[in-house]
Amino acid sequence: MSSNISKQTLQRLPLYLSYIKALPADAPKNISATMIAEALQLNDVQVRKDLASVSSSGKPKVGYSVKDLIAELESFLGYDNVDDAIIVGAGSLGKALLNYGGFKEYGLNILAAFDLCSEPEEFQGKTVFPIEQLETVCRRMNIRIGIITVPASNAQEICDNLVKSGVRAIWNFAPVHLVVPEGILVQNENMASSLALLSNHLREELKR
Amino acid sequence: MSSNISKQTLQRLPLYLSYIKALPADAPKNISATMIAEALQLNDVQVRKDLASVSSSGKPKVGYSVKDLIAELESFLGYDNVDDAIIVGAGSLGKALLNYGGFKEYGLNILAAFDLCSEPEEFQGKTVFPIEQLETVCRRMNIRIGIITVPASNAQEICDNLVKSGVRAIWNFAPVHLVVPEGILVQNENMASSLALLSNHLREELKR
DNA sequence: TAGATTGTTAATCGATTAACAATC
DNA sequence: TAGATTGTTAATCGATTAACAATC
Repeated sequence: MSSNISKQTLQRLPLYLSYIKALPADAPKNISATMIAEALQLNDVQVRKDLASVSSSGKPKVGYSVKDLIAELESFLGYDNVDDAIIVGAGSLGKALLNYGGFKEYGLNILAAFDLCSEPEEFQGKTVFPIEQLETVCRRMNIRIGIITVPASNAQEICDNLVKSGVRAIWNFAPVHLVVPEGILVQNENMASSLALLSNHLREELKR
Repeated sequence: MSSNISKQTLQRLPLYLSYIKALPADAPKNISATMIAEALQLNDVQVRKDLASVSSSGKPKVGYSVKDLIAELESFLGYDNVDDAIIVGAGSLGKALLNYGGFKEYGLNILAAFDLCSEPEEFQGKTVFPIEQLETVCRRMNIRIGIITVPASNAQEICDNLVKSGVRAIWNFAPVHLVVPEGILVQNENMASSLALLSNHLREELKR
C-alpha cells in the first residue's frame, strides 16, 4: 500500500525526479540508484528503497530506465493529474505565488485569490475575490487545496473557513500553528524555522 | 555547547517564540511547557527539552517567565542581531521576498537583489543590481547570507558565485540540489517537496 | 505538606545505513 | 562466468516519549 510511504521519502521523490529530468539528452538510457545518490549526496540504499516504493522498472545490473522512472515518478506525484487550489491573502507573497507559473509543472493550478476588497479585482489575468465569497467559490469549484498567505493573526480564522468550505489540505505560509479537524492536512512553509537554521550556522561559525 | 542543538529543535524554537509572543496582554506572567505543548499539539517533554537548551528561566511548579523566555529565545535566534542578505533572481518570488517587510522581525535584512540587467534598477525602494556586480557588492558589504530565487538551471552557477563572494549560508528556493564546499550551509525551501505531501494526502483520501 | 512542574535518565520508536542474497 | 546492481533483512543511529527524581 502506498499509504505507508514515509513523509521523508515523499519529500525526496521530487528531488530524484527533477534530477533525472535534467539529465542531458545524450545521457545513457538507464541510470543507477548509486549515480542518483552521488549526485544528490544521499545514501544509495536510501535512494533504492525510496524508488522501490514507486517504481518497478529497476533491473539488477542495468539500473532504472530513465524514461520509465520519470513516468512512474510523475504519475505517483500527480504531476499529470492537476489539482485546483486557491490562495487566501493577496499581499506580496500571495501575489507572487498566484503569478508563479511553475506550479503547473507540479500538478498544481492556482485558480484565484481572496482578500479584503469590495469587488472582484484582476491581477495578472487571475481574479482576486472578496473574502466573503470564499465558501461559495470553493464549493462551486470543488476546491480541495487552500494556500494561506495572510498575517499570522488571521490565519486560524481563515483556516477554519477553508475547512468549512470543503478544503482538505492546507499549505500554510503564515508563521502560526493551525489547529484542524482530523483528516485535514496542514503543510507548513515556515520561513522563521528556516531562518533559525541559517542564523544558527553563522553564529556557530563565528565561535570557531 | 549550543552547537549540539538538533536541527529539529532549532526549527521548533521559532514556533514557541511566536506562540508566547501572541499571548494576550492579560495572560499570566508565567507559562508551563505543558501549556505550550498543548497549544502547538506537541509532546510536553519535547517542549521542555527544547526550552532547556536555550533557557534557564524554568522553575519547578512555576513554569517559565514569559518575559524572560521571550528574551532568551529572541537572543538565541538572533532576532536582535540583524544579518544582512542579498537575493539573486528578481523574478516574482525574488521581488516578493525583497519587498516583504516581515523578515526584519527575524533578524534578516535584505539589502538588495541581483538579476540580468545592464544598469542598477530601483524596486520598491531597494536596488536590483546587474548580476556582474554580485561579488563586488557582497565583498564590500560583507554579506554572509545569499538567497537564491533563480530558475533551477542557473542555481548551481549562482551558488558557486555566492560562495566565491564570501557567502557562508544559502537559502535556496530553486528546485535543485546544490553542491557546496564544506562549512557552507544550504537551506532548501523546496516547494515541490511540500506539494508532494499535499498531493499524496488528497490521493490517499480518495482511496478511503 | 502536597501538588505542580522542571530537568534528566532510560525506553521506545522510526528512519537511516550496513550486510547480503538474488539476478540480469 | 563474473561483476554490477537491485531489493530485502538486520543492525545502527538519533529523535521522541516515558518514567522519575528534584524542587519551588
